Amino acid sequence: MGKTHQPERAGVKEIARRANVSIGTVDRVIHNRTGVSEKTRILIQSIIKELDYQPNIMAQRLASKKNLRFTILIPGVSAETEFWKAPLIGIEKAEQELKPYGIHIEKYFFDQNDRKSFVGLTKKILKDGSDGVLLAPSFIGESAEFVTACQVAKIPYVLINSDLPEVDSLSYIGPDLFNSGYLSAHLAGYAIKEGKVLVVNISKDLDNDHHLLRKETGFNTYFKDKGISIKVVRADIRQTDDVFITQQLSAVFAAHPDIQGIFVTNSRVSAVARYLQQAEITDKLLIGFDFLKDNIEQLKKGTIDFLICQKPQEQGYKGIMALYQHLILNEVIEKVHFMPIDIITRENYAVYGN
Amino acid sequence: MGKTHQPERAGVKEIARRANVSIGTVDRVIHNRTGVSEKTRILIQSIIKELDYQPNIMAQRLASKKNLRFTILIPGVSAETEFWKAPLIGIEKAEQELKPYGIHIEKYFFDQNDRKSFVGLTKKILKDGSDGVLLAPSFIGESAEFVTACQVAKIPYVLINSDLPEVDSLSYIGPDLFNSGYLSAHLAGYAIKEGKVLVVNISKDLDNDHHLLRKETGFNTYFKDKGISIKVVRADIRQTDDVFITQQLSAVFAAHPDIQGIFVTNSRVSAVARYLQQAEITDKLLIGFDFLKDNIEQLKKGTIDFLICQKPQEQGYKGIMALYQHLILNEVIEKVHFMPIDIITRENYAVYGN
DNA sequence: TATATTTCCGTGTACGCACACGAAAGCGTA
DNA sequence: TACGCTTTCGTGTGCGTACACGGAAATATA
Repeated sequence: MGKTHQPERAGVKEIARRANVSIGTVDRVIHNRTGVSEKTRILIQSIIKELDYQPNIMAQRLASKKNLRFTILIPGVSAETEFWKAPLIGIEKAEQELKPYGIHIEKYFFDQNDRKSFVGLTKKILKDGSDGVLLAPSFIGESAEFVTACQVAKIPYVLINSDLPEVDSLSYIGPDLFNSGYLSAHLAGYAIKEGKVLVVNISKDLDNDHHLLRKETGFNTYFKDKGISIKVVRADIRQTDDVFITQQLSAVFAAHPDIQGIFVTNSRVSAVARYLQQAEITDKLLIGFDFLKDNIEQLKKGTIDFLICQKPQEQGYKGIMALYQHLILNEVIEKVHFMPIDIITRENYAVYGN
Repeated sequence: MGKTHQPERAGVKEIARRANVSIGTVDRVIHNRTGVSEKTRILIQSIIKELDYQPNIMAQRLASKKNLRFTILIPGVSAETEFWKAPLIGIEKAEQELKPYGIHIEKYFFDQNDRKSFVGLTKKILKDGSDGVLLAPSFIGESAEFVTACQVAKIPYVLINSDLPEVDSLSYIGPDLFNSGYLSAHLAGYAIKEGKVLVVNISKDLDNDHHLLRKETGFNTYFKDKGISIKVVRADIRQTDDVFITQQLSAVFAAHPDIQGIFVTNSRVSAVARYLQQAEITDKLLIGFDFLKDNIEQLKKGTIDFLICQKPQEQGYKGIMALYQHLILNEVIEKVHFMPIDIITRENYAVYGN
């Protein structure tokens, strides 16, 4: 049992035999190198096509000592940017898988509050060279410049988490922001039949955070589309510490006592949850983003009702894999890859990501 | 760029050098074959551990011509059992990936309404032999017998979609039924604040469908846990044609005009949706299971509000991969692998499975 | 015609491992 | 001592491919 013979895929040897040449010549054709007459080249190519020859990945990787260097440039992980822990884990998973294929990953982390740190690293990457880049283009202008330089240097690059308009990236892998907001509104619509809904944006650099805006637009559009009479109140909070947030929210709730639910447009939802808890406000629907430790804590307690999550780990994983598939396997990569929009509740968070 | 040398993982050669033996001897130790003195065996093993030696998968697979035959036994796909299309796709994806590693999959499909077809196929599998089995144990008794026989024949097996109590499977990969019901109740609880909720079981073989019961239990438990005063009405429908379903539901709605929402415990939710549509009943919350074509149609229309889905494709994929990891990579497989519980709505179905 | 240059192609080795084969050493027996 | 058997281990070959090297033939140059 279990000794059946493989369906005898033909290899270079067989091709060489049929073409009456040596395997060396076949090899030259396969890697379209020079040194083969046009006649034999065409002959061999036709045989390759006829036999539907596919190289043995094993032997190929074994024999070639070609190593590739991928480079990633994403925000560093801090309390402020815990989100980026997940993509990094995905990247490291891909790294593990691809290590035996001779692929190495150089990791650079920039400070999301410091454009210069970003630019400095892009310069370094261009100087050192790279075979493929994975980029989180937080700073739009600077990122555009960088990818243009990559283009010139013929380095393929993949964007994750945010897209860059009108650039020729190998692929964009990230969230569908609009729909995640739209979906949140749909969920809110089930629980809230009257009164108001509060949309909360919490960010130090609010004006540059197109993420939040897209989600908010999606959220508002739902109510517009459905002709629902719920009023949407908005609160922009430009500091991320609990004290400031508490202060701002108190004011909003004082002004709008009939708020029935809250939609936080990013992962800072746990701060809002803490406010509600401390202010002993219960029975308010609370929806926010991202599978972070604090958020899950509040989800378990029931303070947060729904977390919308877009598989941040897979963003990193798939980003690296896209480079691999393009550069090693010569596969065609889809230009835009939206991540699924996952709804996390108390009941399913434990199996999320299984 | 891109020609850096691999971090020089040590191979058999290096181990042999350090142990002052030939690679042949090292090889014997690695595959714990006979023909090595106890002394050198221990020496070599210690060096292996010290160097954290990991064989080069490429070279390993290349040099060994060992082929494996996996066998799957799952329900055939029909209009009645469209669900099983997805696991099969996952299995075929795994098959594609593993083909270059010399793994072949023999596929057997039984009729879910015919115990004999199942038993017949199990006999055939045992007669033909196999290196690993993937089983959907729809018929509990017969499946238990089969896996016992596998045990005796030392064939590892993986169960998908339903578990079998007290058997020594390599792994169970499938849904967490109870929590999917519990989650559904939670969702229903948002929209329904008074009146009744209807639980609908639709199955020809209802008494043997432990799936439905588990989900229903989860559903009921939620309301019990939360002390919610919503009353749960139950309808068991033992025929699957639309006419019969319509008839039964009409009776239920006549008896309970204050039903606010419906929970269908399996994928037949689209039939209920069609009933609601035809009876022009709107504004009833409708929750059901599975990413099937008909269900998605109704989801798009808004008749169905939520579909609970447990990545059926991945169940097949991961099942095969578990066999591979166990037999080829000698990895340890987790005994129970619950699939994530996904919530599908109009907004996110399009990106589901990305 | 002899020699240099180019074009084309075959040979050999290496990649890391599996495994068959046979050599050498140790042991006992006649 | 001679012989055979067992235990222990080294050598060699092959898996399918990549690539360096060098040889032969074709062409150009003197």
